[in-house]
Amino acid sequence: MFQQAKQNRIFQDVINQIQEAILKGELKVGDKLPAERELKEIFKTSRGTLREALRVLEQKGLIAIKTGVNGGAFVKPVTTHQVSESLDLLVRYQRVSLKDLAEFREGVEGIVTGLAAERAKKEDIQYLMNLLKEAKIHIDEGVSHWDEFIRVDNTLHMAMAHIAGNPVYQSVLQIVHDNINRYYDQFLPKEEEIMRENYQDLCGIVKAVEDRQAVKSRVLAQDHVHRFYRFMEEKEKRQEKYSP
Amino acid sequence: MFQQAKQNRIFQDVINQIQEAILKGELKVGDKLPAERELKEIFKTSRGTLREALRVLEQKGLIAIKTGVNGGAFVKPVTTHQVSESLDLLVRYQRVSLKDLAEFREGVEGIVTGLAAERAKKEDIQYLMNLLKEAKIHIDEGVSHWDEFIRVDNTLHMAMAHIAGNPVYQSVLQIVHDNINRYYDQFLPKEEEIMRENYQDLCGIVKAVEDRQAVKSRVLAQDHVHRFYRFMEEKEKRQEKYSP
DNA sequence: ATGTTATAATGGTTAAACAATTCTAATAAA
DNA sequence: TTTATTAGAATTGTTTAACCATTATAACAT
Repeated sequence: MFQQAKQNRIFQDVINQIQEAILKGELKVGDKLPAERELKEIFKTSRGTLREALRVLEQKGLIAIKTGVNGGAFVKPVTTHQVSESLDLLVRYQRVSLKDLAEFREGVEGIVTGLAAERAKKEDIQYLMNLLKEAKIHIDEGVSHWDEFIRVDNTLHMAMAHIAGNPVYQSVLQIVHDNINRYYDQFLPKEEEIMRENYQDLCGIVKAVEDRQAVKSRVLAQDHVHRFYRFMEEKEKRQEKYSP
Repeated sequence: MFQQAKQNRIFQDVINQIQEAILKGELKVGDKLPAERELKEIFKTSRGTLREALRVLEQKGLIAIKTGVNGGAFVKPVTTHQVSESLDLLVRYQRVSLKDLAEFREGVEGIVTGLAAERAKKEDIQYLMNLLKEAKIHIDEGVSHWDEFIRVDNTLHMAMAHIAGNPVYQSVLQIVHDNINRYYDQFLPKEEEIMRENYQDLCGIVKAVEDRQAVKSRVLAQDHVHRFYRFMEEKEKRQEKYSP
């Protein structure tokens, strides 16, 4: 019920103060914090304690530290990187499975594509068309262009999130992609047939978005993601069967 | 294309070594690392540098540090907490709007409730029923039990995520709730009428889940969340109008 | 102009000590 | 005997002061 009341550790207090200053905007992206030897005076603490605080802020992705003249701690723009890293840790610690991640992606990708269908402007559709053209080129090159095809596929999905225009969806989808791509390398069989099928999926999705068919877009996007997951699941089983 | 090659910082090497030992299972949950003064000898470094490494590992959620006799650094079970914290930071840093957050919640809540409808067991339904009973009690007490009602509402939504059985959805929804509750206090008008309407929503949702109607569950849950958002939006406008 | 070097500012590391916390066991009191 | 108190030791938390490593800049040389 109650939280531990004490706040004994000095470095934690320093972390809190600097973090709040950044979140409140008192320290803006690119701003340089005072040098360690100055901060030490400001917080009335020792350099060691201060450095423990800076290490944590660096780990949180709030600051970057450079050595040398004109070096120091600089406020960083916050990105999805830290979330991805902690999610990666969860996956590697086996607290989150491929199945969980793929199911989550399926849901989010569906919503995002549905929203994109409602909100796409002419130039958005044009951009999607161009991505499809690019994908087609890679398919015609065969499996040697597998990686490029996957890259275009990802770009297209992220474009949907951008069209949907909600930064929360954009960030979350970015994080899921970053993490799930590691599985692709491991489990997704690199076959031309799969490239072609997925290209057909993408064409259908873009068509539905163009026609402003939100529900159809959502369902197609979900099926598309789900198919990727099934391929991986099958390959995983084959690998277990033949090389245990 | 290429990553920076150098690896100058000693503390980073210490972090990597300990983290790998934990992820490989060489250090198991609950295990105690050697005392700082021993680790210092093992890694042939100074205590200050070593402590910077321990601070980062603590921040990552991999270890917990206790003072006193029998204290030290203990390997922690990895939870979704770190993902939540970093995602929370991302949301706060980007100053995500209420609209974006509410829209995201609408989508996720819909999916989760749909999945719950497909997967709920008898005892899950029973638990949801009990929550509804509890909510009813608070409603009959009127707006004085507003906070308790909101708490039950949140519990019910989190229960859906639990029933859906996917830890990713659970974490994400938890974070959204934590963040959106800040807005509730500020913008949601505390009226008995709203309590009653939302109670009716919840009853409808639980009924749909009980009947295994996934699509209906999803739509009802989305509408429910959307109504909350509309209330807040209206109050926000009124506040702008009368006290600018 | 261009290349080299010295300088100084800054983070990175080390060492040794003392403070604060907390478990354990010895001791005292009931 | 049981319970309360106290002393001790192990451990993290903090401080201080010095030195090392990196790097931008300015002075200097070519």
